[in-house]
Amino acid sequence: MKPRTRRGGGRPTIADVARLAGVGAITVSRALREPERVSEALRQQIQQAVDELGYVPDPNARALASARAEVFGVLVPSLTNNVFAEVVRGIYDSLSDGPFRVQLANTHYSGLEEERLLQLFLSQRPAALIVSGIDQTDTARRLLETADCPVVQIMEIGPDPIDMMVGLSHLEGGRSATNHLIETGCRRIGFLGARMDPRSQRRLAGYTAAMKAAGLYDPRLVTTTPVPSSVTLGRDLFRDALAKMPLLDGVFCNNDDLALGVLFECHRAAIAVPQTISICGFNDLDMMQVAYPSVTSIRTYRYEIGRQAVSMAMAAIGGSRPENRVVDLGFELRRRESTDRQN
Amino acid sequence: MKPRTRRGGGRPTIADVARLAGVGAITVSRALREPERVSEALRQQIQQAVDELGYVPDPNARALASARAEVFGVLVPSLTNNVFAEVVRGIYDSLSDGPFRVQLANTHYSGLEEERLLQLFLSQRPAALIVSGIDQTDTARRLLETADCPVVQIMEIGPDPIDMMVGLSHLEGGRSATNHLIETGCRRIGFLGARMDPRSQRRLAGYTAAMKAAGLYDPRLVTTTPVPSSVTLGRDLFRDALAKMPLLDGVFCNNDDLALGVLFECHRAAIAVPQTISICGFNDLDMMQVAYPSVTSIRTYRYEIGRQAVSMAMAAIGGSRPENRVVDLGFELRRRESTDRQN
DNA sequence: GACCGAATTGGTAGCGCTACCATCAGGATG
DNA sequence: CATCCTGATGGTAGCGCTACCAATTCGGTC
Repeated sequence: MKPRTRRGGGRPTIADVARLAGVGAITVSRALREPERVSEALRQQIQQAVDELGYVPDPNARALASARAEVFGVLVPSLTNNVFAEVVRGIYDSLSDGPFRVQLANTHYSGLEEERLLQLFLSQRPAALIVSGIDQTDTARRLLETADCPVVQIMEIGPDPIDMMVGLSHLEGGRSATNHLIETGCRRIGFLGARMDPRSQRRLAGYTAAMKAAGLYDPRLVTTTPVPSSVTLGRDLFRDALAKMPLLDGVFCNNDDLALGVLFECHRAAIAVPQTISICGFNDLDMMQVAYPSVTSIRTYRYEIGRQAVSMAMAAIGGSRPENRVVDLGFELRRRESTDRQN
Repeated sequence: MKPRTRRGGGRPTIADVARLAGVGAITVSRALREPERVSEALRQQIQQAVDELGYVPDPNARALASARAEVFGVLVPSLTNNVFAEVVRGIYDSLSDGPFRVQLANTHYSGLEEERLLQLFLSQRPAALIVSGIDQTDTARRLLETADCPVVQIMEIGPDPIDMMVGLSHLEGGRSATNHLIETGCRRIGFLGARMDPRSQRRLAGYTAAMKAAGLYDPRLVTTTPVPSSVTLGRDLFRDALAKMPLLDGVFCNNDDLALGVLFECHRAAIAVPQTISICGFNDLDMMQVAYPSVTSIRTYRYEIGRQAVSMAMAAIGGSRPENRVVDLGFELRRRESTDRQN
């Protein structure tokens, strides 16, 4: 049995290229990875051989030999949540030119799942890790701290980065939204929250802080559920909230899906927006500006978070960790018709 | 310099486990991959050693040695499109228990990009490939035909599968939606289409067929753009369509984002829905049933497509290719208020 | 003109794992 | 009791690539 056909599909290897180009295998390897260290003449010769054979390097062999895979491990809690979808898109777009692949996994908002996946990722010796949030379990944190690759925590910022961070303060976002509602004259402002993951919790904390500061806080104004967010759920939570507090004059929603559900329910129940009830969302999805009435929301920069995370990780891989290990991309209140009451 | 610390982070290897358990390395390998081929006693002994050392197999070494990576390659044209996000979620959910990883990439609706990514994926010798649509370029098709792994084309079904297929007929979906509008009394039914990828094209073809069959077809009723879909774009396309054909009495939208944009614009312009204009979308996102008025749409089974694709690929990996290589998951017209006119 | 450093190229020895074959016991078969 | 199987275990030789260390060349230096 010929050794060459023993395994594999007979795809060309680096040795085939080397033979055809009349050079050593290691020179081919260098020509592909560090072209500047190979003379112009050989480089062309090798490139020609590569093209002729249709050679594509085997990433597995490469990873094994170099003890380092050209992979970015990315952990997000949800794949369908629009917010994370955009972050992920930012990451993919930033990485698609270079040699790096993306290894994406879904933690389903579970710390244990995150630990398991981290273990799995680490076994690949990734070039960098991007994880969501700042509330890793102790075990996960230890794994990340001892991982010998850059780590970027995304979505949120906080005081104690494992390595690097990029995101925004959800507490301040929640506070801003609530203050805006207060300033436009709302007094009985409900909070609607779904899923109640750590970021939702902090938005709620921002709401609570603002309400207390204004002397308007009442726990009965808060309606939350661990159920995943959806437009349907927004409607249902709003109905619950109204049942508890019929005199609500404003609603701050955890996210835009809920806000949209509230808006539709207001239409259905003939509740005037913003005159009777003002609505403020969070994230500022595209649809909010088109909605009727258009919906005030807190703009967040999801796509940019993805890009920034990659760019920071790349810098660290290149040996120059950015001096600012924590990047606050901020947010912006977008005022629209749903809170435009002339009080 | 000790050979052991020369590279790698000193993570335990299969040899370490073998030594601790007092067995051969190959037996450890077998105990992990085919437990039934190892005696009960050794299996426990090995498991104990694995736990004690915290051993995690190196997938790269595994892939190199076995000429087969435990990876599903998945190609989708968009990561933010809700529809693909759900398919991807279905795929991840189906695969998260087993040993397989997912390698996801974004073709950005480009055939060339798809070819490039396919080449990249193939270099990893994946266990299976899942690709979107049935309109691969000739080169891509050849690559897939000669790939020695199962291939599943998803989203659409057609006459000539590369290997396996799971999806629905977008032409029939478009026809159904249009016929429904006709049956409820609409005569001047506009078609609004964004992106106009192959699936959108076929929905348009279904629309065209239905309109012609009813003697209602007029090319001026069709408004399309290559621009990616969004709610905002739905509003804009609708305005264009109305400018061309002020007497429109129904709209079939390429997808639900557009339909939502139309709905909002109708509110803003005080156009009665469904009395003056009926609206039908495509995909039946959650929000359609909550919208006011609720919006008729063609329900598609995205999550199920993802699950089914994995299940078919798994069967093929296991050696038993399903007898039905093409699975039609169909669609369902969900009638709602936006087309509920008593004509 | 011997010597030195930088630039370029190549050989060797693995990376951690598994395919392939060999080995060995223990039972069934004649 | 020799033979043949069957099932469990191990040894050897790579998988395709790169880290590490030569080896070689070539100009420049003293």
